[in-house]
Amino acid sequence: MSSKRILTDRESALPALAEAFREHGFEGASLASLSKATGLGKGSLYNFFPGGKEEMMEAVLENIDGWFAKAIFAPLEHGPDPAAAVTAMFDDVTAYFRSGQRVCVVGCLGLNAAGETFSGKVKAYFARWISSLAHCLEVGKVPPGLALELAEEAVSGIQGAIVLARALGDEASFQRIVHRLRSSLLDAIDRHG
Amino acid sequence: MSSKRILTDRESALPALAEAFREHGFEGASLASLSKATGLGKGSLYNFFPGGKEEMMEAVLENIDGWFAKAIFAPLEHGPDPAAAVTAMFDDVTAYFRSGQRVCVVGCLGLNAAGETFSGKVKAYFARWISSLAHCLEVGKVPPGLALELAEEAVSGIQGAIVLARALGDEASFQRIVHRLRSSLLDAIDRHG
DNA sequence: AAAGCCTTGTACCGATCAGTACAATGTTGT
DNA sequence: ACAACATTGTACTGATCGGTACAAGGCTTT
Repeated sequence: MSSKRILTDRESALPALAEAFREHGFEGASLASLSKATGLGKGSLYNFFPGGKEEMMEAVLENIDGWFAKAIFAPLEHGPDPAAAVTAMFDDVTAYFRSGQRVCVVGCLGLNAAGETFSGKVKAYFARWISSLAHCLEVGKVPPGLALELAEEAVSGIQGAIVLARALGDEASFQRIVHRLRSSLLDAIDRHG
Repeated sequence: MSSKRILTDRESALPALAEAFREHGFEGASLASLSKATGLGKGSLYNFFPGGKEEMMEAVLENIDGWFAKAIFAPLEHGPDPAAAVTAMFDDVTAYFRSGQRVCVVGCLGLNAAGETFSGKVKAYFARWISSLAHCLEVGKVPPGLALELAEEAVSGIQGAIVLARALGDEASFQRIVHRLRSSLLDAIDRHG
């Protein structure tokens, strides 16, 4: 049973780690703060993540990617109703980012030099998001070229909404922007479907 | 003349400081790296910026704000031709952010806890950008409510384009997104003017 | 030249950084 | 109960952090 226990405890520390990285960034999150956030001592942290901060962030990224794959990408790629999948995506994303009060760890990693180590995963995350959304739009009869552009615009728009809402401290602006993005995609599906 | 020299040297260090903060973030930029970036020793830096890193960032923010006020906000607020002002804004912004290869210092500050000290200036920067763009659209006969929404969407969209382009390492995606945003604003002016 | 101020490099401060070592304490399997 | 192993807290490392002190040098003004 021991191998299972290890995985469980390691996994259960990820949400707290993610929250700490989210709020302070990769460089800004010290081991002391990570220890306090998780409730685990330094010894425990290095027991579960021998690679240190880098391995912790790697695990957090995989965890986030897993959540998105299940909750966002899969419905977009395999859902029967494109319009419903798009609507669900925006709802889930709004809840996940708490209307922009919660920052996108992946997006932030790409912004400064400290995150260059993870550039591969950052790139893959956004590429998959865009391609699965574009695929969904294509299922909704939107022409491939336009679908890709709209998907790119939507994913980019969500990231921008997070930046703006955080800067202004205003959840309403996030919701207005996301609402417009959703309408734009649904209109395209309506128009071509 | 001495007072003029002080201002000059302090001012001339700002671009290098801005670049360092841009690349490493506020927390990630160490005094050693700031010293190397500016070519000034620690003694000189603290001579020009007695308040340390915080005062340096404050000066960088004021410098950025001054540049935007002159190059972006003023034409939007006082330019005679709204469509031309909007076009110029997107061109200048694309050049300034190097098609997303260069990060927005102000936007990044709002994202993590380290930048909370500057939240007032961050908020003011985005608020003014949105309001001056909205005013420009209103001059172009776009109804006030719609003008504000479109302005919000454009500013947010630019920030998102930076995040996405940096993450993907793809300048083309920045240009595609910004092109769409520009068309959206120009269409609105055409439609109502 | 001499006095005064500006500028700069260097040495130093305590605090904190990421990471390691390891002994003490579980916990599990037999 | 006992042995093997997983987990944890604590103490430590050298490096680097932001910031200070200050003396040496340069420039300007008289």
